Amino acid sequence: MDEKFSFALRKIALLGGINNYIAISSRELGDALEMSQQSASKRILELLDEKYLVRDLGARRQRIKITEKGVEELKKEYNEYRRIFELTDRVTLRGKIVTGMGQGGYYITQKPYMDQFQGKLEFRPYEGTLNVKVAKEDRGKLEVIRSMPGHVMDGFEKDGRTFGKVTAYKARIHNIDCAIVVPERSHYDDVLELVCKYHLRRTLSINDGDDVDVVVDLSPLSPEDKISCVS
Amino acid sequence: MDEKFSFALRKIALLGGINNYIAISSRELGDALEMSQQSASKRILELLDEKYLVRDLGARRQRIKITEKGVEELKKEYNEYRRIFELTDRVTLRGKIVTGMGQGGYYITQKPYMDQFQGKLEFRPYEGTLNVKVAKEDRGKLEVIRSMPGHVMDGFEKDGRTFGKVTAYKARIHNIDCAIVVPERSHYDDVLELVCKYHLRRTLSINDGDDVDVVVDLSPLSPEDKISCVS
DNA sequence: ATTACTAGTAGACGAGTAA
DNA sequence: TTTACTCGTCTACTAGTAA
Repeated sequence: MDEKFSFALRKIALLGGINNYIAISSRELGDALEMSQQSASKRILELLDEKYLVRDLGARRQRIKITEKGVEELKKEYNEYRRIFELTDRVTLRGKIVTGMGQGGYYITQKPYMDQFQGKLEFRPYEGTLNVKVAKEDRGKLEVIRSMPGHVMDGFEKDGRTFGKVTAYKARIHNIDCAIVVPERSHYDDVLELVCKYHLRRTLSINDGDDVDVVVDLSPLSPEDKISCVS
Repeated sequence: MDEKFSFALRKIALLGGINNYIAISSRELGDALEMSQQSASKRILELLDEKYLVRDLGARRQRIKITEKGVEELKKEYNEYRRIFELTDRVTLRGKIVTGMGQGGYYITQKPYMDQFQGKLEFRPYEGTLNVKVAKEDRGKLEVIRSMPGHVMDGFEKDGRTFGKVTAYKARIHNIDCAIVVPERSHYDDVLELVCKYHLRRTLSINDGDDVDVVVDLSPLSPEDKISCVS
């Protein structure tokens, strides 16, 4: 996002424009942004054009609200600051073991993905994933992880079905090397999918409801690795 | 801070320029900022001029590092995002009761302050403050609070000594109304000073080392109140 | 290679003003 | 009152190039 948009959008967010329409004249916004009424009016038009804002142009006062797209952009910036001030190159996520819907496990254990894992993560996963429901207080970290570069597994076609790109991040659970996998079109929920060389439930003797810490490695990838973010 | 500075500084921080000198050419920085080598070079000169950066201009490659002032500016922006995404109008700080150095208590219980409290917070504090050492994980919230508008008590002179402005924020401890007070030139530590109508230690039967939750009210002040931030 | 000057240009801004 | 047009100015950019 252009920095001039980010600046204006942030101020609008601080004025409460994320969840509600706020009544604000272009003069008032101009004052907040330290610019003229004319420029603030233009900025609003540009933000509307970029679909970062929606407007209800009433007779007397306009009312504006930040769109979902606008909120996403602000979150990206927020996550950059979190990377600067909160995170080192290791992030610990606390969660509980759960039984997945089977869906993700089937998806990720397709042979073409598995072959790529072997090349990029130096292990061939055991066929099956371990699902960890991330604790509420750590869910913000998930977004940060998704915005970081990871190991990208290319998508493919099989039986007429499309399997999209998947990003893997090296991790450790109870000191065992593993990886968390994030499909490109992630359903954006709070359940991690872990793959590992071993059958994790058996190896670690863990069951549904057990608390686990997953340490995700976000240190910079070697330059020859393809770099990509999920979001 | 000018938005163009904030944008560049943030990228430099993401490249690791907060704790270390990083070797980066103006071309590389230009690529990161999506601008020309010439503009990036100029931007670096401007940031140096504003004392947001320091530089070690070696023979081959320059090495730059963000100054304390630069980090402060970035933190301000980070705190804006925290206000957008984390905080509602109530912030809970967890901490432990400690015995203050007496210094703050003497300072804040001066009569001219007390008189202003009565007008602005609708209670006259008991003469003495309760000190709460904020838990490590909540210290970031302190900065956010200090950046929010509060009830400003004007400073005064007495016996040749200057007493500066003090900002008060309404709060509650164990469901009792109180306020936290922040001197203008705060020693910026992690100890809250609470004032209350009652003698809090006696009323709540609490002692040094006890854990307490302090709920700070950050909801917008009524317009007739003077508005000011500590930082 | 670098960094950073000068010069020319495009775009952002505010004043004036219409609707 | 509003919002937002046109237009002149001035800033911020890049290209070329020196050191």
